[in-house]
Amino acid sequence: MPRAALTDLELETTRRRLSAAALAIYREEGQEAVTFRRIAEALRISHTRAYRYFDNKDALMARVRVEAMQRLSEHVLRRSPTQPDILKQMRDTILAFVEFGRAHPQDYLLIFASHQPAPTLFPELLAARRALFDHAVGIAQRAIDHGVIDGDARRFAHIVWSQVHGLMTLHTANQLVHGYDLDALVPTMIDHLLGTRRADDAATPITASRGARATRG
Amino acid sequence: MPRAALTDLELETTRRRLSAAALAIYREEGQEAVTFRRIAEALRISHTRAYRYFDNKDALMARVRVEAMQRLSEHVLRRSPTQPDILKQMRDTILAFVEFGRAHPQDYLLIFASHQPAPTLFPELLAARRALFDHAVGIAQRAIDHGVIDGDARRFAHIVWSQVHGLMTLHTANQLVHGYDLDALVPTMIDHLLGTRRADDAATPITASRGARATRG
DNA sequence: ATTAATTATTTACCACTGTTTATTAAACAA
DNA sequence: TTGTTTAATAAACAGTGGTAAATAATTAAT
Repeated sequence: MPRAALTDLELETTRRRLSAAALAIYREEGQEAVTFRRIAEALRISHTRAYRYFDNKDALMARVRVEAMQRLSEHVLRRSPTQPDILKQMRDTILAFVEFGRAHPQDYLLIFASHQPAPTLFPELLAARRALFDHAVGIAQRAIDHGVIDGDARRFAHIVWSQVHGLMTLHTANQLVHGYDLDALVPTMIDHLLGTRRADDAATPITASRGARATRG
Repeated sequence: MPRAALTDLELETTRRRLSAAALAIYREEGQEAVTFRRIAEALRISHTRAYRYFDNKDALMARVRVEAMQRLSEHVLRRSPTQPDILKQMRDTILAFVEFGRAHPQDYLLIFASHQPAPTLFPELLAARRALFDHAVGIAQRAIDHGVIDGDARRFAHIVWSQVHGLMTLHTANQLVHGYDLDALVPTMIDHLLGTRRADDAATPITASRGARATRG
């Protein structure tokens, strides 16, 4: 008798189409241009239809954000494979993160923009974040085991993460306005984080690590 | 013949009243609650009157942001006076910045939120930023002169700035969700930035500075 | 095929926003 | 008072997120 309700697959398919349209508009015209009416126009549907698939606009944008975070996580994990040279893997990981932010600044902002709700509210978002962060912690632990760095892996990952994120946040928001830009700072930052030095940085050295070699215990 | 036009002082006075009301609402109820009608209600004026004093809402919020940035700058400068112990001054400076963000997270977000326009568009904002940043560069230069750190002062200031800002951004946006919070990370961060070690951190050492002592030239 | 039930979708609204235009009020000089 | 100029307000517009009523579509039993 009754009309068949939407299957989970149908729900998911339409949600994906909605989020994809929202992402496209967001990338091209920014946050304010993303409206239900604009999305509906692109998909040739009525704007109220979206409410059958998302509780509200925030829920839709949360989905777009989750998908962006998943892309970031996959991108970094793919580009930082385990290898004999642990220092190189650390560098690769940081560079992969930086490259994502450079290539997709809008996506980066969407993921981390401060006006977004806390990630703890979205299990999927948290999962994607945790996958990436745990990967970083694993690398740090290996580096510790190899004696490349000292300290607590999780704590070290936090420091690296906040440092890199700080730089990318400033870059994507066009806030690096005091003489150095992303390209000028990334190598310096990596060297400072990992305690390495490169020959071509000698002109403007930047290590504040004076006798910082930790003596454990 | 004509009615007297508003003097610069009158313009400025009303602008200040408008921005103060906007700030109060923003602090108490967040970004979305700040509307011209809400502000007008608080000041018992018509909401269109604001357009006599600001081009549009963005201009008003830009003003609120500038004033917040000025408070941040003044706060840090006041709390990091020059003193014999250059390392202590560096630490005081970082701690002052952190304290501002901790005490006024909304103000911090308003200043640095990524969806805000680039600071280069607002001379007053840029000036307040530059005052703070130049202060940091000056401290770094003194530290270099004293042999406490090596490298280029401006570059070093950028590294410290992005590291501290990264941590504060994560904190204010409730994104520190992987096991450590602000209190747990600030001392570690400072030690890592300045290349110092404190006894009570020995339990979880965190220096990745392996032979990082720079040999200049 | 028809019908009745049930769901999906759309249409018509609502309150609210930033902003513009028309109107009114206020201040001053002749 | 009158005329002129400006400040301030009121009215209105397009557009927003969101809701409720109305319509269309789909199914199973008759």
